[in-house]
This record gives sequence, structure tokens and C-alpha cells, in this order.
Amino acid sequence: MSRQFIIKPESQTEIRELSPEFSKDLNEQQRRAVTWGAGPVLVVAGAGTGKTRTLVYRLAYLVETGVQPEHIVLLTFTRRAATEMLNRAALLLDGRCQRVQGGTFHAFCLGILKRYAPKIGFPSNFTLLDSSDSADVIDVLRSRLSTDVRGKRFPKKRTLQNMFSALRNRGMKLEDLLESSYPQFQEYAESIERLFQEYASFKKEQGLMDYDDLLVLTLMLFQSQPSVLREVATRCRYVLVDEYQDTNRAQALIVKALGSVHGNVMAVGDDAQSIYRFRGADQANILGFPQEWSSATVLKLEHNYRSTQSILDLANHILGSATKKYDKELFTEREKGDLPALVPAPDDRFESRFVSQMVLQMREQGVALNEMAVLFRNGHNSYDLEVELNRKNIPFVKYGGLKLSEAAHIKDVLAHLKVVENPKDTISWNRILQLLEGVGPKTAGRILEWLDADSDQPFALNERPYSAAYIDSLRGLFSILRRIHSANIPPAVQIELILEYYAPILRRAYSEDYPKREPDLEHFAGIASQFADRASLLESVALDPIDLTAIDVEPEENDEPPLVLSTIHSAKGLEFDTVFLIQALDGVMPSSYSVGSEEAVEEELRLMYVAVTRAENQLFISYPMIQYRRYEGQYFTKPSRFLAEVPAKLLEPCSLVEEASSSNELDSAVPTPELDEFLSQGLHPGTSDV
DNA sequence: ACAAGCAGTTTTTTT
DNA sequence: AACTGCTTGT
Repeated sequence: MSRQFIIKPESQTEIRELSPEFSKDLNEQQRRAVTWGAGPVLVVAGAGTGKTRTLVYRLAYLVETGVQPEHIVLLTFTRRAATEMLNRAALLLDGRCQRVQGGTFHAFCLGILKRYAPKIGFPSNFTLLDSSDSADVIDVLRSRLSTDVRGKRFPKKRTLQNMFSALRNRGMKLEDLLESSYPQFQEYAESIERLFQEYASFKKEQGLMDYDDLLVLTLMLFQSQPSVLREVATRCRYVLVDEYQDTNRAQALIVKALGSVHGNVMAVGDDAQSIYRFRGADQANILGFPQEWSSATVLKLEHNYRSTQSILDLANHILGSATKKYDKELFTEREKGDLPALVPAPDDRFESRFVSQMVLQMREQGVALNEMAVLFRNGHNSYDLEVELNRKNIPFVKYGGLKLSEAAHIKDVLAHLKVVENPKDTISWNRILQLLEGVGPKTAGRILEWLDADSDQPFALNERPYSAAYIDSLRGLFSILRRIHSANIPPAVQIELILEYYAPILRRAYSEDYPKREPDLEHFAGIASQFADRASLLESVALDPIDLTAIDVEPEENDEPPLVLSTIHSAKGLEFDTVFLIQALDGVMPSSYSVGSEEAVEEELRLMYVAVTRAENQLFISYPMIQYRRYEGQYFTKPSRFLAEVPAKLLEPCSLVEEASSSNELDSAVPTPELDEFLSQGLHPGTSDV
């Protein structure tokens, strides 16, 4: 070991008082967190207690007291959260924190790996796989398996991908994973294990990394190259981690590594809002932080500034049945406010009409559309409502659900770009070749064998026994690839060229609904034009898939800011004057997938808690009493078990009544004897009209 | 032998 | 809306 010289910190000798204009914005608990000196600390921040504000002021405070911005690392859950916090801190400081290292764990690790990849046997221009890319790779390997497992109930690519992901970021053994989560596949353990190995070596051979690799390979790098770790960790004088409750084991180890030199780690989170277990998040990270960092202090933020007392009462009640949590009780100094309403609707249509009419009514009363949100468990829970909103001309944006870059037609376009960027990308080659008429899986595979990806001219067609059936379209494809490859043209123009080439293919491949897909391509072209080069476009799309409907292509000046529709997961960290929680059904919340496991059900409970605590003033929870299923036809639903026992003084049962003038539609829609039975065992509608 | 078209099943949440 | 398996057509 080389000699070490200890030098004293430059500015940190005394922690200065917060300047007065800072401290007047903070309460006592927040101020303690903001002005925390050195050493590990966990800030348990309940919903609506000013967690973001605290982090922003913490950033500003550190910079203000002389810490160099590039020595601060801010790790967040989304890139949006990082930019927002850095911008807000910059406002407090006249822009002096631009150089804070910030972003998601994945983006941060990508930055490290780009620099050090050769040290762990990867090329420095490795390709990043997004989740559908990696599923495609797995599918290729899966289809190569011997026939004894094909055709039987061998897990599908997405299932395999989820298994592999769980193995990696939780550090589990396959045997245990199968036993606990996939007992039906235990007989295939050997083949799955082999596939897992093959997937890893395939990625290494081809220079590919998936999301989990970004985390796990960074850890491997740190482990095998202590000098790299020291170099990185030395620059991490202050590490701030947001949403700590949703970190997985690998991420917790990365935090541990980054803090290994200075130990100034501030983790901020709310154990009650841990909702990403399915992705490997481990609530044990936040619950065990004090043990992991032996000298850690725990600070709590409990003063809620967001919600009325009534909403908070309901939230506290819901959380009351959670078993694992830090003790904290949120309080507010706000008024009591209206009771949250529980609204059973006869069916989906009624529920949509209720929400849309209520939205209009609230708008009349002066609540802006973008101050209201409709939340739901699954991306597709809002389809019916979306139709209704369109019919009523109510503008909305939807967060969560399908990503733009996961739509098949966008993936087609992206595959062309990827092939130009990396001619060895056989997955993308397969995709674009099969778009040609007369080319299927077999032919595509054969053409690929004939191609020479290593040559200087990867997009030149050499002499091969191509069939006349597709040779013309193949020439067309290569001609467009050559044009994009050769000229140094901006990505926007490259996209234009591809779109021009792709337009007839789109019409042929999606002859039924191509008019719906064409606007997405324009939208994508608009986003792509903002990037300086192809590589950064592809990287950004992989790291942070674009919401399909979240951005208007060109937001017009006097457009009213739209109503927000969002999955509960995507609404994390947001707040709204009025919240509608729809489809609050058993089987949806909690999801029927979760009911086998107590832990999973408890996560669904926290999800309900997150949804409820988004609301500031008004909260409406609704569900349809009847739904339709393909073959069974109509069937009766059950309201969410989390709401079934809530006393009426916390959650007011309401009923929907059709206005007298518009006939008795309601009566005829509901078979009455069964309805009576349903109502007698469940909730009793009150008399409030809507 | 292989591609294309049709019918029926199945959909959580996301970096 | 996408994926799978089956049938038909080249």
C-alpha cells in the first residue's frame, strides 16, 4: 500500500448558520436535515412533509458552505426528479450548482462504466439494452434450446427476463427464486440456469449491457479494481439519495461503496411508500440503514403541508394495518376539509361519466385542470375514461402505461438507427430484415450469415444467392442505411430519411391501424431532433423511455394545461388539489397477482397509501360494481379490501343517481336481485347526490 | 420450406 | 395491443 497523506478539509471546519432567507422556509425538523454536518443520516420523510424542499435546500446549503458542486452526488429515481431538484437549488444560488453529479443510479453507473468498461472486459462503446431489447436477446437464446423443453410450458421471454433480473439485483440463487416465486417452473431449473449463463456470455461477447448490468458490473468493477473505487469515492464527498425506500440490494451496495471514503451519506425516503418490490426494491434497505451504517442518525419529517386533516386521517388509517414500518404519525395544521368520498358506480361507463362530470364541476369552481389527477393501478384502467374525456373535449395527458419507445412501430424505426450505429447488432438486423416483404425468421437468419459486419462497408450488398422475391426491397434497405451511415447528418435528418423509407412498410404491416401510429412517428421525430448525435439519442431513449402520450408535440400557447391521468407508480412525488382514484377493486388493488404473498399484498396497501396522499383538498375513490369479462359476461366486483373496513367517518360512502329527466337507465343496467345481495354484504350507499 | 394471414389468449407496476 | 399456434398460399 502506498503512503497516505491526510489533508484537512478546506471549508468544512465549521458548519455555518443557514442564511436567514433560507431558514424561514424550513421547519425545525427540516432545518436539522438541511444543516446536517458530516456522517451518515437517514431522513424518514412522510408523504407531503417537504422532502423535495429539504433536499433542494440541502444541496444549496452544501454549496453555500463551500462544498464544491462536483463533489456532491444526487441520486434520484428518475431523471426528471434530478433535473427538477438541481434547477430549484440553482434558483436559490444564482445557478451555482450546475456541476453537481446527479441522475438515476443507472445513468450514474453508465457514466462510470463508459470510462472504465475495458477494465472488466467490455468495449468502451458497449451497447445499452432497454428492457424489450434484452427480452429479445433472451428470446433468441430461448428458441435455440433443445426441443425437449420447447412447446411445453417453458417460461416466456418476459418471465425469464424478470427472473434473471431478480437473480441479479437481489443476489439470489435460482433455486430459491423458483421455489418462492415460480414453483410451476421448478422442473426446468436446469435449462433456466443454462439460459441464464448463456445470456450473460452472449452479452459479453457482443458488448451488450442491460439495466441490471449497469448496477452489477459497476459493483464488480469496484470490487476488482479498488483503485477505481477509491478514485470515484474520493470525489463523492457528499452523497444524497432520494427515494431510498425503492432501492434494491445492488443500489444499496453502490451507495455503500460511494460512501466508503467520506461516509457522508444522506438517504431520504419513506418506508411507507416503498412500491417497487417487483423490480427488486428491498424495503430492508431503508429499515436497515441504521444497522448498515452503524453510526447513522435517523431524522423524521412528520409535519405534512399538503393534505387536509380528513385526507390524512384516511391515509393514516390505511397505513395502520401495515406491519413493517418506522413509527411516525403525520400531522397537519390544515383545516379538516371535506371527507374523502367512496363512490360505487354501476359500471365502467358510469364511473367514467362520474369522473369527467366531476372534473368539469371542479373546474367551474376554480380548480385548474392540471391541479386534478386521475390515478389508477394499471395503465389500461383508464381506457374507458380516456374515451369519455375525448368525447367531452377535456384535454388530458397520461403518464405511465405504454412507453413511446416500446410501441412496435417506434422500435422498428429505432432498429434502423441501431444497426447503423452498431452493425453487429443482430437483434436489430433481424427486426428490420423481417419488415421486408417475403422475409421471415429463416430468411433473415440466412441473410445475416451472409453479411460481413466487420468489413469497412457493412452496408454494401455482396454477391450471394439472394432470392428474387425480396432482392429489390433488400437493395432499398441497404441504400437507405448507406446514406445514413456515410453522411455526417444530424439525427433529425436521419430520422426523416428512415421515416420516408418506412412509411409504406408501416402501411403494409399495420394495415388496420396505421393512421393511429403515424402521429407517433412525427412525435418521435420531434423528440429526436433535439439530440446532437445518434449515439446520445439511442442512449437517452434506452435509459429513459419517453412517455407515449405525455408530451404534446407542439403545446399551443393558449391551450389549457391538461388534466393528469397517471398510474400510481408514475404519480410518485407529485401532488394535486383533487385526486380521483378509480378502479379501486379487489383484484386490481391489490392486484390479483399479489394475493398469494403477504408481502406483495402489503406493497399494494402502500400503493393505496401513495395514491391517497397525493391529494391536497379533495379525494374521490370510485369503482364499478359490475364489470364484463370475455366469456363470463357481466360479473359482480368486490371493492378493494383495503377500503372495506374503513369507517364511514373517515371515508364517506356516496351513491350515483341519474338525473330524473334522463330516464331510468341506471335501473335497467343493473339486475336488481343480485345488486341487493351485493349491497347487503358490502358497502351501503349513502344518499349524497353527485 | 417458408412466409403471411387468421383466430384465440392474455395483459401489473418501470429504470 | 401483442404473442402464440394454426392454416393457407407461394
